[in-house]
Order: sequence, then C-alpha cells, then structure tokens
Amino acid sequence: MKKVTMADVAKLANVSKSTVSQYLNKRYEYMSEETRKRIAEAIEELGYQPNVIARSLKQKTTATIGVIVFNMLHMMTTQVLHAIEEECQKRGFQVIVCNSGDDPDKEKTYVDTLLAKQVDGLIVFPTGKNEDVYRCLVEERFPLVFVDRMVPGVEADSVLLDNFAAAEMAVDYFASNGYGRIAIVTPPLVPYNVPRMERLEGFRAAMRKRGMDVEERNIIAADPGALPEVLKQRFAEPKRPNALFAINDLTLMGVLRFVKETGIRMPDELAIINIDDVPFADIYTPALTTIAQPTFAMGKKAAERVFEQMDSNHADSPRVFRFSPALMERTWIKRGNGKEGRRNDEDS
Amino acid sequence: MKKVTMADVAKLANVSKSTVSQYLNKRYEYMSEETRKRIAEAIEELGYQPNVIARSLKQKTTATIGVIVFNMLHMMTTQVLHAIEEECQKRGFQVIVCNSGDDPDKEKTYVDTLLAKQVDGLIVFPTGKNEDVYRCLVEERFPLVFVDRMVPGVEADSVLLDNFAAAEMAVDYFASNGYGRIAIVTPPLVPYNVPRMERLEGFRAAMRKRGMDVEERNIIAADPGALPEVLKQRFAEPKRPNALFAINDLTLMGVLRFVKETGIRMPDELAIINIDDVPFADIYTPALTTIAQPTFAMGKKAAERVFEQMDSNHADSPRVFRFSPALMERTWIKRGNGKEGRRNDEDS
DNA sequence: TTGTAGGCGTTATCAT
DNA sequence: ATGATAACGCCTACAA
Repeated sequence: MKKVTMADVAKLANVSKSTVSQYLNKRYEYMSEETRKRIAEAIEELGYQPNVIARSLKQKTTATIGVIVFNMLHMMTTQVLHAIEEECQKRGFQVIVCNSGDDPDKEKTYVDTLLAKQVDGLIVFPTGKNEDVYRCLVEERFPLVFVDRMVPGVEADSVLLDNFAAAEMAVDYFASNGYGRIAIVTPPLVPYNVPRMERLEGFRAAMRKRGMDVEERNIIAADPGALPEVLKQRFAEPKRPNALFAINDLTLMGVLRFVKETGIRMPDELAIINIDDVPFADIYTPALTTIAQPTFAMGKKAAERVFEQMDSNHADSPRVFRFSPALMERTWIKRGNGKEGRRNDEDS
Repeated sequence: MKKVTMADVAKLANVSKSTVSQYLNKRYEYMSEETRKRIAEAIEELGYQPNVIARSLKQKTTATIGVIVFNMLHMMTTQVLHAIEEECQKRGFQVIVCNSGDDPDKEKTYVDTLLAKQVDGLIVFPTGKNEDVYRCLVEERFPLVFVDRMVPGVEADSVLLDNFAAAEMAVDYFASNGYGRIAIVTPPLVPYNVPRMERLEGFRAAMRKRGMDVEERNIIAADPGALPEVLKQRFAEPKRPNALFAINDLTLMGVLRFVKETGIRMPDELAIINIDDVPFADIYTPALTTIAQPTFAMGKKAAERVFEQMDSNHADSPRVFRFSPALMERTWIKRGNGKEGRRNDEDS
C-alpha cells in the first residue's frame, strides 16, 4: 500500500522525480499538458499518496499544532478545542491533543514530545507551574498561546476570560435583584491559578464598589465534593448568605447538591449565579442564570494567534486577549421585597 | 534552537553520528563508559532534542494515531477521547483529533490526510457513509477501530454499546416499577445510524418479551429542538404514555424541556430513563435514573485494539466488542399503586 | 520543459 | 567499541 513512492510514479509516467514533485506542488508553469496528464494517470493508477513526513523533514514544517490541556473533560476545554480544530481545518492543519491532567511534569514532557514532533505551534491550557519551560519557548519565538489561565512570569499571547467583568456581572446581577448577603464559592485558592484569584479579586472589587463589604466567611473555598458539607456549616452560622456566586461549573454542581440536600428554596431563600454556561441551565427549576464564557470565540482567537505568530517573524510583543463574559439570564427573580420578576429566554 | 542536530552532538563529543544514535536508542551494550558520558554531556550542553520526524521517515512509524469523531462536543466523545489519550500516553503515543461534523466528505479527507501523515492507526467514530474508504483500509490491514457506530459492510474491530441490553434495561426498569405505557423517544431514524436502529429494535424486542406491544405512535422520532412540541401533541392524544425512554442525552434534553413546559409531574405522571449518563442527573429533581455507557472502558479498549493490530501481522479476524450499559438508579419511584420506593446513591 | 544531484536528520548495515 | 555509508521519500537549485 504505502509502498508507492514518488519514484514509482515517476517511472510509470516516464519522467523524473522532480517533475512529479513539481506537479504535486502545482508548479505547472512550464509543464507540458502532455506530461501533466501522464503524471496524473500514474498517480491515479498507483493510488499514490505523498508521504507528508518526508516533506516535513525537508521543509521543517508539519502543518500540525499541539494543544496541551489540563483537563480534557471540562466542557470549556472541549468547546475551545472544537473551535481550534475548526480553525485549523480551514488552514489544513491538524491538532495533536494532549491531556496533562494538571500535572506539571506531564505537561513538560508533552511540550518536549511535541517539539520533538516538530509541531509548528503550541496552544496550552497551562498548569501554571512550568515557567522555565515556557520562557524558553518564548525566547526562541516559538509560536505559543495560552488559554484560560496564564503562566505568571511568562510574556506570551494569552486568551482569557475577563474575570473581573465576570465577577462584577455576578455582583451586579444579585444586587440589582435585591440580594445583599452575597458569598463567593470557589475551589481551594492557589496563587498560581490565575482565573480563580482574579475572580475573587473581581468579586471583592465589585462588592467594594457597591459599598458592600466581604466577610471572610463569605469566601467559601472547598473542593466540589466537600462543598455540600461546608455550605451546610456556613448556613448554620448567623447571617447566612442569600446569594451564592459559584466560580465555575464544578463548583456550581457542589452548590446545587447542597441546595437539593437541604431543600432550601431557590429564588426565595437563595439566588445562584455561576461562571460557565451549563447545558441543563434552562431545564433546571428554577432555570439557572449563568455567566457564559465565549468559548468558541476564544478557541478561534487562540488558533488565529498561533498562525499569526507562525506567519510573522517580526514578533510583535505578546498580547493578552480578554473576552467578555455573557450573562445568560434565565431566572425569574421574584422576591418578597416588591421587585418585579423578569425573564429572558436566551438559548445557548 | 532546533538547529542542533545529531551531527553537532557527534562533533562536540568527538564521535560519529552512529555512536550518538546508538546512545539515544539505549544500545549501550558495547559502548565505553567514557564515550557514553561524553555524549551525555554534549547533548546536555547543546540542549539537543532528537528530531522525531527524521526518525519517522526512516522507521516508517510515527507513534501517532488519528482519531476522527463525528461530534467533538458530545460528552460521550469527550470521555472516550480522554480514555484513548490516556492509553496512548502510556505507550508514548500521541493523538491527532479530527472532527468530521458528521460530514462524510470531511471524514474521507481526514482519513487521507492522516494516512499521508503516516499515523500508525486510526480510531473512528464513523459517519457510517464511507464504506469504500474503510474497506480499503481493512484490506490493507491498516490498524482501524470503530467506536460508537459501525460501518455497515465493513468488517473491522468495533467498540460499541450493547444497545439491545440498554433498551431492555430501560423497559425492565419501567415495567418493574409499574409503568406500562412506555414510549421511546429518538432523533429521526436513519438506517445507517446503527445504534439508533439497534436501540429501537432492542426496545421492540424487550416489549415483545414482556408481552407488551408497541404502538407506532409511541415511537416518537424528532429532532431535539422540535421535541417539546411533538411530545405535547402526543400527550394530547388518548392513552398518553406514562414512561419515556430517551435514546440519548440530547433527546433527554428535549424531553425535560417538555416536562418543564407542561409542568407534568415527574415520578407520578411520568417516568423517564435515558441512555448516556448526564452530569446533572443527581441534582435534578427528581434525580434522574440513567443508563450509562462505560465510556472510559470503551475508549481504553479501542486504543488497546489499535495497538494489538499494530503489533501483530497475523491479522486475527475483526471483533465486535459490546459493552454492557450500567443502570444508574437514582430516582425514588413512588407511585400510587403501592410499590415501595427505593434509592441508590451511585456516583458517576 | 525536464532531469541530476544533494540534502533534510535519523537509523541500519557493515566494516574496522 | 566505534565509524562510514547508504538508505528513508521528498524538495530544490541548477544544469541540460
């Protein structure tokens, strides 16, 4: 099967390999109609398929980019990947997908492997802990784009959610609907997880701006699994929150489990909003208002940026692209304090 | 950066390229401790990274497999992909992911491209419409595994859900909980979509086995978007079903939208079960009982099979692997007919 | 308009 | 124990 090489085609068509090569690269300029046809026939007859590997070796370009993600199972990741793939498809590029599982060592190994495989660029959802690795890449002007998180200390293109805007959106949403005792719910806070910190900071800032202060115990940080218990504890204490801002979809699940287990009533006793749109938002009762990341646009931009970096040597300085979150308003907010409810039937 | 080649290392270490090559391939057998060390140092000093492309050209093997899926956004796909990636990682393989969007032409193009890129094997969630393409591969003993669907007329390894068992599971579940008027809900039926047809057939068989007959109007086929309306119509007719078997997660969404819009009460007036576990199953009220596909095991098996095909030339005849669905029982079934409820807190 | 020759970075086969 | 040399399949001057 794959034994058919350019030489075979050349022989059958009675021309030299070079001529076949010309033909394949569509440099028909000085080729006689005659030979062109003969070559075409030969290719057809032999079922010849060029060997891209050989071409790559010569041209030092593989039409392949590597994507390293820290969690393939996140919907956000899937959606961004989808957009990246689509964009690559347009340019005839392929995507090698690697899952680091948020393990910096694996991440490093993958970077090495992908470089060895001569990928033309790298899109990374970074663990955030491989500063040195990435700094090298940047220094060597290797096409690189970070998504979702960035790596502190590395100046590279980054495609991120505007986390401050998202947090502010959440606070605004609660406040304008009359919810005042707002708590933020997040996975454990770690300094190298930039979005998490930004969302918290954004939350603090937004609260401050509205003249509300954030009690420390209203910053509820726990792994999603432990969340129901942690929330129960918090709700046993005085001044229970009446609004929870879940920092991502996983956290939201923890919150909803808590809601279900305690039977707390949802628009009345407690309002919820979260970052990351979830597929069941509008079939849940009450429908869930969420803050969606424009995942498709983000993936597209990430791909576009690697391509731009590949195409230009005059390395313009790295840029950070902040994408605006979108409020997916779905809840009837109907409270005792007189505020009238409203509804918005946006579909994701 | 990438300019460092084996020749450079060889020069710096004062040996020949061959020796360096030996070293890299760990054929230390006849190598002096001395030179080994010198090479190691040279490599270190130059920051040499072998060029896998060159190796591939020589060895005719790329340590890469291609995966073509018809819908990257399906959770099932994501999960299987995840398992595949993990399995590949263990063997030092990489995965090129391609999304055909269920378009046979794109699918064909991808097969060609991946072959040109010399992937060592192919895992495909097929559109089902490229019989000829795949038949060629099989004839040439190219490592190939189908997942989720199979291609009629192509004898290749396939990793599938046991759709009959799944349908039977659904019927049993309803029947043993006292629901008798069972309808099946599915996307439009098309003959080349094997799982869909199998699920319907399995449903018919299971009903027959229990002495219940399937009225044609209890086979509700519609696109998820139109489903709420279609269901409303059906429920306006006499003998409305009291149990709906949704054939997949997308269909389930349509059903749940219908439930929400009509306010039909869920364990009492209507029971639901569906294929594909969904993340919100246990936070929904009432909790949803689902029939889960063992996606992880399926992905793992698919990868294992490509590897086995790669490793053995004595091509054993293609096998079809049917994976048993798992009942994720979460609903309190509590009906007026005296049946006692039960609960099962399995986590996905 | 087409052919020749050299090279891309490795590996493999022999020598030495 | 190590080194020359020829592939691998394609591309690209340059020559004819």
